[in-house]
This record gives sequence, C-alpha cells and structure tokens, in this order.
Amino acid sequence: MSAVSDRDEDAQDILIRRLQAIDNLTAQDRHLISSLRFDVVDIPPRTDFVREGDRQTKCCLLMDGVVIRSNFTRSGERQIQSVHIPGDVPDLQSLHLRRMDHYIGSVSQCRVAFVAHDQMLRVLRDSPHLTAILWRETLIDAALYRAIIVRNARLGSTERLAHFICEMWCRFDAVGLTDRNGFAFPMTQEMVGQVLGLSIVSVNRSMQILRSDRLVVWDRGRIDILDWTQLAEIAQFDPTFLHLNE
Amino acid sequence: MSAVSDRDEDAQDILIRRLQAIDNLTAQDRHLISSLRFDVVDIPPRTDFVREGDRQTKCCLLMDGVVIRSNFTRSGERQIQSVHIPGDVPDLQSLHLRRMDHYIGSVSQCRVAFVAHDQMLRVLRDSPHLTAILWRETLIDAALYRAIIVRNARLGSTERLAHFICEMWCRFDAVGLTDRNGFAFPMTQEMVGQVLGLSIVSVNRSMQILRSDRLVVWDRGRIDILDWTQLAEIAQFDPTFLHLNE
DNA sequence: CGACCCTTTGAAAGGAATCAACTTATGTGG
DNA sequence: CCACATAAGTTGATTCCTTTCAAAGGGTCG
Repeated sequence: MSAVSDRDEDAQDILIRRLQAIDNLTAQDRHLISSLRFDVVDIPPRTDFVREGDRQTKCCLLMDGVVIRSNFTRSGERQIQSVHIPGDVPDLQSLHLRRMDHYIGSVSQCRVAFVAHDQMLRVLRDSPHLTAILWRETLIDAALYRAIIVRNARLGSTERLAHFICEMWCRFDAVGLTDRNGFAFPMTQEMVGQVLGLSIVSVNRSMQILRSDRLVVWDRGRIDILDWTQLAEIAQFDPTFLHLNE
Repeated sequence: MSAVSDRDEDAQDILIRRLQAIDNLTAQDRHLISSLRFDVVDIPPRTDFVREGDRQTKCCLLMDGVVIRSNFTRSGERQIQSVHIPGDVPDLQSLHLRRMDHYIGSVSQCRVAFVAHDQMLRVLRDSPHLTAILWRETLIDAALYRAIIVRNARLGSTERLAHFICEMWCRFDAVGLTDRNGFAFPMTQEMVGQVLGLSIVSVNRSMQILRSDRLVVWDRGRIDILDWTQLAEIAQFDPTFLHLNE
C-alpha cells in the first residue's frame, strides 16, 4: 500500500470521525467518503494557503496543527475571524461560495488534506444525509461567529480572554487533543489579540490576571486550566453554543 | 380565493424572488415552492417571537418590516447579531440546528410567514438544487457575520456606523426597498449601538460627524445617503462581502 | 554567544462609556 | 386644542479602559 493511500485513509478516518460526532453515518455514507481522493500536504508555520479573492476548486480538511481565517483592514491590521483545529474543514463554505472573502493560513506546522469540490459535490448528490450533516457543520460555524460577535462586543478584556480559552478547551477536548487539564496551543499573545480585538499589551495583562487568580497557566505553547468552574464563570461561558454533543 | 391563500401566494412570491436572485429556479423548483403552506402572521413592534432555548419546528420568511437577532449578557446588555429585512429567512438555520441560541424579534410592525420544517425538508429532499440554494443562503449569512467581526473589532466608531449604513443601503436596495437616495429605517440610535457595540452617545456623535460632513441624513425613521462614494470610503466598505449579485 | 521572537513592564494619550441633564418629537386624553 | 406623558435624540463633563509607544527581560536555536 502506497504512502499516498495511507494518508488518504488517515484523512478519511478523520473526516468520518468528525461527521460521526454530528450524526450516525450509514454504511453507504462511509462508502461514499472512502471514495474521496485526498491530496495531503504539509504546510509550514505562518503560511497563508488560501487567499482573499481566490476561486476555490477544493476544500481542505485539517489533519494536524492550527489554522486561522483572517482579514485585513486598509491600514493592514489583521482580524482573525476563526481558529481551526484538527478535524475542521475551514473552507467547507467554498463549496457554494467559490470566491474567498478572507485568508486561511497556518499558525503551526500543519497537515492538510485537500479534496476537489467536484468529488465532494458528487458525494453530496448521492447522499442527502451527508449533505444535511455538512450543511449543519457550516451552521455550527455560523453559530460560533455569532457568539464571537457578542463576546467581542460585550465582554471586557479579561472576560474575553477567558471566554476564548474556554472555547479552545472545549473544542480541543471534543477531538481528543487534551490531556489532564491542558492542551498544546501554538498561537502567540499577539494572535490572540487579533482574535479578540485587543492589543498584545491587553492580552498580556489580562493573562496575568487569570494567572494570578490561579485559573489558567499559559506557558511555552501550552495552556493548562486550573479552575474550570471559575474560569467559565468569569467568561460567562455557555458551552451549548458550540453545538458539540447535541 | 380566500385571504389565507392570497397571503400564501404573497409569501411564495417573495421566497421565489429571493431564491431566484441566487440562482435560476427550474419549473420544478417553483412548483415545489408553491406547494408550501405558509402561516402569515402580523407581529407588533419590539416583540421577540423566537426565544433562546426554543426548539423550532418552523422557519419564518420576513415579508414586511425589520427584525433583529440578538443575545444578552449576564448583566442584561443586548448585542444584536444581525438585522433582517424583507425577503430574509432569519432562522433558516433552525432547519438543522433546532435549538435556538438567540432571540429573534421585530423592530417595527412586521409581517412574517411561517413554514413548517417538515414541509421545507420534504421540498429539499426532492430538490438538490433548492438545497444548494438555501445552503448558500446560510453561507452568505455566515459571511456577513465574519464581516461584522472585522468591522466591530477594527473600525472606529464613525467608520463602524458608516459601514453599517452602507450595508443597510446595499441590502435594502437589493430587494427594491430604496427610493432615490434613501430608505425607511425603523431602528433607534440605541439599537444601532447594540449592533455596533457602541453606546447610544457614541452613535449619536458619530452620526453628527457623518451628517455635518454631508454624507448621510438620518431623520425620523429614514436614512438618505448624500455621498455614497465618500461614505463607502470612510467605512472601508467592500460590497462583495454581501455576495449579492455574483 | 548572539540573533530573533515573544513576553513583560511602565508611562502617557486617546477614545468610548458613563452619568446626568436637557431638547425635541409623538401621542393621549381632558 | 392644549397639558401632559413618553420615547428618542442631543449635549457636556467626567471616568475608565484600552491603546500606543518605548524599552527591557526571557527563552530558543543556530
């Protein structure tokens, strides 16, 4: 068995596990997914691999690493719109919205599996059930955006940071990427500022508050949560918005 | 012909016109839509008719008026996540995300047409094409949320307000609800503040800047745009994010 | 060791929120 | 038709939070 098809199977497994978490897949669904050809690519850190204005002909399944979706103002400031972790398909929307209105780029070293739109659309044509699941996937993304609008507009800097950490914990945990109380987290404070609409200085000071309150430790690419209850309390964090295990 | 079926036809027309703007409908698509039974309801101003936590069994098509989607913080502050105008289906997502994570309420007097999920799902089962169009509809919503995340995080108060006015103009214009340079707009300054994450005082002062620069007039429920070019310039407004006429 | 990247710190400036009137419209009932 | 109530818009003064600017500290890797 060639290395390529090994990786194909890896990608299929990841996708199946992800979709399975939303709804049970039928044998036919699985069969359809295993007919997909993936093109697995390693991407170095800090690299935009999808650009604003691009017309996409394929989607990417994130197998390993963290990627961000971002946009820039005229003056060159970056706003990160979403953070994606393994199992996510950050540009699933490009199936029906070909023209990209944002960038997608790696934070850490990433492994990404590309599937041609044609193949995805063929599979979806044959399975209304898979269509519903993937549609739902994009709706959950949208629910996340809505939650971010509220978070960034209504919470103070420390609450905002706490909320982001809660969100990251839940999502990493849902795909089995946590151990004990923590998880590997490759973003810098500056990047988190670009997620939350805060300056790096504010992120730093808010983090110091959470740290001195013994709620969270964030050190050398790793976040550990010391007191989930109180962290979620400060963040006004309601995990249901993630629509994880309905 | 009874009043009810008159209104049914009105609702069908609005929905067909809206979907037609996204992609040409086949005769079969139209036929399917005309098989939908709508329940047309008049809703008084300032009334939430969908609540957080509700489990929806129907979607609503907005026929007339303005509705908002909003959420509250623990301390009771409201954040408006989106503003909807006639032709929109604000809770289309509830087809696949039954549990509402936000409120939907009227701003002005509204007319809303409810369709049972069952009926929508039956239609979608019979038409992959309509499925794709409605999916795309929800993806455009998501693109709007992303744009709002950037706007609210990166633009100053006056730019933000200008951006919002540009967005509203484009959307009202796309459904034929503008005349000359303006459109009827029933929100208060306080509500606009809840959209933009600004206090009412900031909205007021930003509006005064736009007014004294002779870019916009907003008076007694009506917005008129005096200088679109410069307004869009200030707002850093790029209409492509609305994915209106691709 | 030194270069680089990231984090941390302090001080000052700025923008928006808040607070507290006051004004202007709109609408109601006597 | 006017007195009054109510909702929305406007204004000024003050406070507070976050940004900005500038520089120092710390870890990592060649």
